[in-house]
Amino acid sequence: MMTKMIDVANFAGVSTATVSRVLANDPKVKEKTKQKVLKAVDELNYIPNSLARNFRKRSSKNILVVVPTIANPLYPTIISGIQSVAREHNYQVILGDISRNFETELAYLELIRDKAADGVILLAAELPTEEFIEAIKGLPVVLGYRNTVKEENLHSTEDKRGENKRINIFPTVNINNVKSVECVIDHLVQLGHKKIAFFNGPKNSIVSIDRLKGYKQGLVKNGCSFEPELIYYGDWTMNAGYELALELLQSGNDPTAIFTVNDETAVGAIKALKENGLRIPEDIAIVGFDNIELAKFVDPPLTTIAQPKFEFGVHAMELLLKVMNGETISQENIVLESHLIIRESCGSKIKGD
Amino acid sequence: MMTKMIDVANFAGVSTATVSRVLANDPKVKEKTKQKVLKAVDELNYIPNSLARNFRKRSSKNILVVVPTIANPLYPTIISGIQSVAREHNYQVILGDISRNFETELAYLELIRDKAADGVILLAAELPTEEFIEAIKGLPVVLGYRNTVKEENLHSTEDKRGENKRINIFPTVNINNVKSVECVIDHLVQLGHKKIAFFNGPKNSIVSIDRLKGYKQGLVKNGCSFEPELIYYGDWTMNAGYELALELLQSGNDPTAIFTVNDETAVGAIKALKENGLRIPEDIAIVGFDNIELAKFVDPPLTTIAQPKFEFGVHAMELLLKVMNGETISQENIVLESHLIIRESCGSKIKGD
DNA sequence: CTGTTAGCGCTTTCAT
DNA sequence: ATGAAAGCGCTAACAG
Repeated sequence: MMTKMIDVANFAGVSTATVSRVLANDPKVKEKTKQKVLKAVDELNYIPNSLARNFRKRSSKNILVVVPTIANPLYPTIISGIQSVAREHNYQVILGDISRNFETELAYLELIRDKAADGVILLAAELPTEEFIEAIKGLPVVLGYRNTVKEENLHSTEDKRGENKRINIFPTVNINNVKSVECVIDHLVQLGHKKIAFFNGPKNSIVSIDRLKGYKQGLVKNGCSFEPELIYYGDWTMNAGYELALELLQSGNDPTAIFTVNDETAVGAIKALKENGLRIPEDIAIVGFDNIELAKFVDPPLTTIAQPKFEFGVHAMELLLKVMNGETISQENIVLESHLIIRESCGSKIKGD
Repeated sequence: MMTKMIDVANFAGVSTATVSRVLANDPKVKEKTKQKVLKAVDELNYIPNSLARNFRKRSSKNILVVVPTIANPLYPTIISGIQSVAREHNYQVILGDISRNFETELAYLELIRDKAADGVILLAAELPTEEFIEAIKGLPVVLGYRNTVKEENLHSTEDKRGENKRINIFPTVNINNVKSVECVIDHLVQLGHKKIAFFNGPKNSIVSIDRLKGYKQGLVKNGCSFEPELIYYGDWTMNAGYELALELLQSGNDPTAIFTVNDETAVGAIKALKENGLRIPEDIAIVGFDNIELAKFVDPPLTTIAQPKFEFGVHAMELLLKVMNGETISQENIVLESHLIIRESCGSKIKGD
């Protein structure tokens, strides 16, 4: 019933080997033979069985993308970027949404071990444990948002040679979180703010750690004092932003500005602030991170850092292609540039004007 | 290097058939043999090659989910639902994001023809063409958001027997769009609104068509006049909502309320309305559809229809499982209930109070 | 209850 | 430039 390669071969009067070559675009086949085969393929409506092909070639043509949660609009855009290059190379994207249960992340690696996926892009950005590093060692993997961290942070029990070893012995793509946040602080200080709260993500996320570093450095650089009680930890959600703002309001700390680790946290915070009678930006300024589509539509429109989401995906997939191709044995680390988008959530004029 | 079944068999002193049976949990194997095999599997660190298995079983264990755009937060939630049951049955979900280019939808069906996917859930909700129907006929497919449409709408050239044929000879899952919108209109009329604009989706979307029907019926039922110039067509995005609201403002039509086809359209409209000095709900009421997470966080919090997104995915996948299992030859149509969530975007009191 | 064996449909040496 | 043929690793008759 299902026509197979041998049928095509018979119809065209050639061998299956030749049909296979034509389909693989082998330049060694004579043009005339090629036409005969193509005609037969067309005539018989032949569609190669990818199950057989994949089995033979030991490749699933699937790549796995693990995200913390697809509910964060950052990831769909990145995935689009990944898809766009994946499709060009005939890969399908399998989605691994771990709903922020990072323990389940490693379970997805099974897909590689059993050949159900040829490579993985891990976008989940928790602090890598030794177990994690051990697990991905040697696998065709690209890490997103996990940048270099010194070994001492890993609490390793054995530091054989005392050298300053770094964990990203894996290919990674990232944005310059530290610098981006410094830009935010620069901007805020320029507007007259000196007391800036930070609604961060979870403590154990590398992104949180890096953005905190940027926050600190930005403050110091601008001669502001760094006050740990101005740092709040959430979980990236609107809800967290809302709760954290409430907490801030209770605290008696009276920052004139808040920097939030992502736009969703900002949206939640804005709601709480407004509900408590604060005007934005007049009473308090706020700036987000990511520049999701919504940022433009909230009231007031959100000043934020735009990171190149689609490109992030493109780069990640291109890197993975290299890795799967064996091209990149050692690490390769891509760092993408972000930039500040100034809207209305911190006022366009110098504070106090 | 990679240990394979024969190695396990040798190690355990049995045949590959037995190993295969143990792995398939065949109850016919003696407990003792089973233990021996399991021990060998463990000892040798054996992981079955799913490529070989899939080839042999003629199944990819992939299911494809085609969405209009993953950027609409509705779909991630549905996909989560799909995943949750897919995973239980050892299926992986392949994501097909067509970025609203509905012409590309059919291209994804290739994945079934070449066995790269065992089944498809099509969530893209354009008006089905005859070509579309022809293309999916006989395939293991479940349609989401495409409900019954009479044949005359299809502009078929031949209506052999004049019978009232319906197109959903395919299994579908849907929500009751018509009734849901009627509820919205009821609510609005109860609040005193008589002139209600409708920011719809694209004309050729079934969802748009159904919601328009609900809008009309709701108006008629409540003794309001249906005015076609109060209907605006967009493309589901915040941007569309924004533009449409601007258009409405220019038009001189002065509705006291707007119903938008989805929450994102509502968010865009709210921005435009506010920018033009209108207060919501005092000057104009607005209600959305979907109840995405954001709905609660916009200012004012959005009254909207909550549809069971996760369950939608669960039902779709369960249906697909049946279809792939050959259980459902004829159609099966699941209709899920939605309900109105009252927040603040149309005021809690009777208009004029 | 277990083993033998014949493929699944394709790709890829190895010959020619 | 093409063909013959040997599998890839597993499952499923079938036989015992």
